[in-house]
Amino acid sequence: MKKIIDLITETMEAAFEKAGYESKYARVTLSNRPDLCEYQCNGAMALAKAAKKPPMEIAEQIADILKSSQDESISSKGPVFSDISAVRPGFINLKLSGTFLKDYLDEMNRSENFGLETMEKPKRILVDYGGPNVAKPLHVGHLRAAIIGESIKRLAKYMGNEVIGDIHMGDWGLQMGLIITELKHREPSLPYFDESFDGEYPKEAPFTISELEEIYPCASAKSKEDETFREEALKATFELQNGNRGYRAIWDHIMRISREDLKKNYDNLDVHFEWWKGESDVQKYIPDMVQKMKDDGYAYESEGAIVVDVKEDSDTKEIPPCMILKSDGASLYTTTDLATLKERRESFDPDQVIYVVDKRQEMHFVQVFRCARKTGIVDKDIKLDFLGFGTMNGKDGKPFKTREGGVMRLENLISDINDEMYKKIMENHEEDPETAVATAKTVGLAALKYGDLSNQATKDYIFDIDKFTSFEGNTGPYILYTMVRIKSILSRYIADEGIKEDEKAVLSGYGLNVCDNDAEKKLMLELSKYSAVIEASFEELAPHKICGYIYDTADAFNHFYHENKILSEEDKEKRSGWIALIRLTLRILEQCIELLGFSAPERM
RNA sequence: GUGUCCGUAGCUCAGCUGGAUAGAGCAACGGCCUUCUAAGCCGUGGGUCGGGGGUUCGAAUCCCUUCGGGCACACCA
Repeated sequence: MKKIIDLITETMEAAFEKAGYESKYARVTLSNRPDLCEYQCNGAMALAKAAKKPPMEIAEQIADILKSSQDESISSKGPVFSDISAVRPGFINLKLSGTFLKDYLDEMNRSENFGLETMEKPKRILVDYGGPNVAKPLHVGHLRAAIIGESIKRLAKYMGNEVIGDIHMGDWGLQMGLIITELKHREPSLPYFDESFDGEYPKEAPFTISELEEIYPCASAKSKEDETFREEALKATFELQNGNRGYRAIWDHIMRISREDLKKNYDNLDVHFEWWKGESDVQKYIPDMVQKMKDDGYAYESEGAIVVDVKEDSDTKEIPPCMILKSDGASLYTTTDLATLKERRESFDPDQVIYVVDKRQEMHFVQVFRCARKTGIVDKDIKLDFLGFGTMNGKDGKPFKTREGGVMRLENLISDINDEMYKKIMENHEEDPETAVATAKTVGLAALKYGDLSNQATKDYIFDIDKFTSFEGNTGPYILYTMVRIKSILSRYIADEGIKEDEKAVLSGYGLNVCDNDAEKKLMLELSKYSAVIEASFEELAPHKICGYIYDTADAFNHFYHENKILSEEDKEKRSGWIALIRLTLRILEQCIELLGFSAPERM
């Protein structure tokens, strides 16, 4: 199903061609003066010079053609516009006819995905949006990647692509050596440290997740002060990577426990990964990969390290070479990311990889992408996207911290929000505590995600718990409240009408009304933009556009709701048309928030 | 220093492939609940779109310049 703006543009193009002008001038846009019109075309002004005619003359000419061609087509499909006017200095202002809009929305209502045209050629897309380190708790820094990445992934899938989300854990390297070393100091008698031990290691880990989370920072701090400790940790890392049996067993414990904990935390955010891979999975690719880079003449030695040049002529600044191996011969994160690309190409062969990562890492990814293309790790036609997101700041504009100034753990943040939500629900009206807890969780997640996603991903933003959990204004709770209202009307209607059979089938048989008031039309116009919004937010990797759209839609609905008494409407036909309208509104809002990664409760 | 992003109402943000009077929300003030959830709706006040120059019939939007801020600049990830 075509986008409504395209249908309008086609009509306009036909008019321009009929008048003998190039159709490229016929671009139609949403009106920026809703008081005057709904859509507008500014082409007459752009064309004036080339056509050597006053813009107003052109606009009038086009308007006349549009009007007369509408009259001709009235018998078949009905007019597209209810109002076409040329306005000084050369705007062509358009209003859509009620029947055109009704027909369009009826078709949306019947169509799968509301008539959204999914990808003609579905792509294989991999979204990399996790990046947690094992043995370290998730903190607020992981929040944006999770929220934005999950939304991008859902959007990409919804557009018809084959999509995989990869958590890409930081599960290799010095941090592991640090933990092992610290553990060895604390409990040297464990069998893992007994080189002569050749039996089976215990199934139970010698630590819990919270102990693990305490061990790591402790070890990390030690390594900064104590050189011998650091040496020891480096050695342990090396041994782990080279197959020390006991260390490997500890690593397995760490991984199992961490993964379990991570999964629990991500589940709470309704964030789910198809792949739970990590840096450790790609280590085996590194030696051959580096060798090949050397053999192919891309990698060379510089200041003791192995590097690949990634400068390009068009650069406006110096791009340092991409380091593949450190001067001590060890790999580093660039190496791992390159190897990961190699692994992904072999196992999934993606057409596009989207990295949802802190924007401070942009330079690193520029280097990785260039190096991967140059050395043939990925094909030229694969699309590598870096979606860098900004920092989540506190009210003071500085990176978000706890009151004590420490790093805020994700689970604490979530429970703070849920508590706040619960409090507000109980303040508002009586509710049994159990239901209120469940509702608070649903609404809290919406508050958190909407608060994040309604900001442009690439910008820093202020995380304000009071603002996000507020029920007023452009917030998640406001959106949900609107949806709950619609649900409430629909269920009352079903009860009042005594609809017993498959209510969904009955309601979806209703057609919309030809709008007869401004509030109704405004809502219909909003709904009709659906496909364009979804498409744009996918193409631009911009979920905040969906937020803007659902806010406008919720606003239009609430306005409509106050202007029209739906259930007490006496005209049965009109009433069912309105039911169809609000049901479509609800379904669209539901789909949108699903794409954003949250859902609505039944009541709130 | 080089590069990059940003600077829009008191606050938080949209708008940026150029268009007509720059929009929301919060905060402030004033209205609307015997009728579908008032967590709502309606209204009022509030702006040199950081400054300056340029391109254009037309600039918050494009270009240059300047001021202010964030961030990044090979052996941490």
